[in-house]
Amino acid sequence: MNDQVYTISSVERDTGLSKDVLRVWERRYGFPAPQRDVHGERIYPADQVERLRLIKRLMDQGHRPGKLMTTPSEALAQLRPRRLARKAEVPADRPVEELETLLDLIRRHDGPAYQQALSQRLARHGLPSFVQDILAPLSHQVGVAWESGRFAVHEEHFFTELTLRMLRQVIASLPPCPEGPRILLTTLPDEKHVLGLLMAESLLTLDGAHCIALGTETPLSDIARAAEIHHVEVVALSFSVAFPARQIPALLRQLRQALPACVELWAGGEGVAHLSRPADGVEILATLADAREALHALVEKRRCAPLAAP
Amino acid sequence: MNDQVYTISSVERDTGLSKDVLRVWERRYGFPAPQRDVHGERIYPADQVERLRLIKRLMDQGHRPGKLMTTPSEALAQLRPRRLARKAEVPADRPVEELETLLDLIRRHDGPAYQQALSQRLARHGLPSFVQDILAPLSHQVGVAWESGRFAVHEEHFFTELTLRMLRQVIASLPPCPEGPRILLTTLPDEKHVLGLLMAESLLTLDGAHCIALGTETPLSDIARAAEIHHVEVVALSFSVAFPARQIPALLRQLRQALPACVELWAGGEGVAHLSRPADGVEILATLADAREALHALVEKRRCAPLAAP
DNA sequence: ACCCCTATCTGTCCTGGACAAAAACAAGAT
DNA sequence: ATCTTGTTTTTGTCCAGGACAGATAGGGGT
Repeated sequence: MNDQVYTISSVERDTGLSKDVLRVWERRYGFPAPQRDVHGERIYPADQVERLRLIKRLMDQGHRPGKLMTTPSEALAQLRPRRLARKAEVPADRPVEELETLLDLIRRHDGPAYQQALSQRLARHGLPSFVQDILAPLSHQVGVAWESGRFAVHEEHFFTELTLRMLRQVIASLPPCPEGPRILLTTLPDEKHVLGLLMAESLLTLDGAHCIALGTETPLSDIARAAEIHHVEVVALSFSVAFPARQIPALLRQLRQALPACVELWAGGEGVAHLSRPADGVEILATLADAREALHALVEKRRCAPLAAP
Repeated sequence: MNDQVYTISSVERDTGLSKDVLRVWERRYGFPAPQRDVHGERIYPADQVERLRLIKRLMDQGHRPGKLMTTPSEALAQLRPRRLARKAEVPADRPVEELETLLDLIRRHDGPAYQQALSQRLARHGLPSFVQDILAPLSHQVGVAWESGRFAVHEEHFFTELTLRMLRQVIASLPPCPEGPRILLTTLPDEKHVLGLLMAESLLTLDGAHCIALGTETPLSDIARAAEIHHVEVVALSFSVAFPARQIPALLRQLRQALPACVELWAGGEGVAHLSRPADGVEILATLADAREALHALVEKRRCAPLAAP
């Protein structure tokens, strides 16, 4: 049935490996080894694409391509994540049990039950604890499950979509704070994950901020323009673990430069939590609690120096 | 202030023009004409990137690159859209007036007022008319405004985010139909626009379907797997005008092949409305009304032949 | 007006070379 | 043991310039 074949551009799309990488791997390691069509163009059979996907996943977990290429497929499936030791894994005293219940509902693809379970927990814990102690670790767990191949892409999408809806619902029901500090929330291009941003938005709104959400993947220059037009005091970005960490410092520096000095720049999410060198003029918020704290500090500061001359 | 410079990969990201295209244009037309860094790599100054953005926009409107390259920048700004004549431009009897009001609120970046205006119109017209006669033409207009450069990216994001939230709100408030036909909704990779899909979801849910939403950019193979797991009867995709039309037939054929024959495949959105050759086994739904009709046809068919053996 | 044919235009793919940033490794110091 | 520092290997990205197929425009005939 599945003798589907792929062109190099569809492989690029499906695996996230650039054409350059696909060609240079072929040259260096002898894999992938696509056939050629009448025109000499590469034709990748489905099983090689599958193997490439697997290799990509393992690389994201810290493995090196050179080793992976020479490893037989059966052995690849056995490999475990090989991360740089995370020092501050969440203590996870209470959650584990509770998280499993929720994860199970996702695994069973039972949307309605999952949504109901979320509402129940929201009512029980209250918003701050619900977001910080349930949703945040939950989405972390989903990330872990996805990394280790226990979750497929569509299951992650399913989870994201349902969670997102319930969060949006919650945010809409919060009283608006037109007078609070104005915060612009978005992500940079190539960062599609919006869940972290929405969690932050719900907490910040609850704590009295006036949030302006632009969704995901706003170009740098547009963030700067929007910050000006909306008269925000803060631009808050979110980076997931999946975002290429190397690029973050340069991007933040670039944005910082494009932004008026009076506008604060906050960067949060798992992607920045373990960042080595801190950037000048950028607030790194490793956790949601840090974000709330930053907001309180801002409010405090504003109270002391109410109005700067324009 | 803005003597920012760009590498070829950041230009690719910011303009959507591939590295190959940027290099071949330089070779053929002499533009862009980037400087080189110490290592011989291309360095694009900000003004050239700006011009590239403009050229890209004009190309999307039907202009040809060869002409554009030799046109001075001042003349470029004057060019009007040069589309293949759209036959069926929306009649636009009532809306124009009403749409302008909404567009104006976006232009003024007044989120709260815009949301309120939407709610008001929803209450007045009822959901079906609200979505089909207000939201659909409105988002079309936003697309037009964006094409002609009257809307910036961040304004489009702002509009999308607000509209999306209100639609999600509406959908959540509809009674679920666990017994209705199960429909999987998503978009293909590279299609980030989700608004059309959400409009469809709201109408289909209202008409008794049980919708399973996966958000945007689900890989083909995951759509197939998800369709199976969720036992859906229909997979519905949405294509915006921005989606590269050439690829659509091949993609639909590929997905059709990966899907069980008993699962229907629907494709809707402005991107497929003007598609030339119809694909085998794929339902092309040019408008939201067509989508509703397709659902009714499905329900009818199901009533006649209630249960196929599994 | 329409259709068909030809010439031009244009994006994508190819090869094979080069190099710097990152990672791994090795050696020595605290 | 743990932390610096220097060296080697690995690996992604960039470059040049050639080739070609599919799209588009232009022209001529019906």
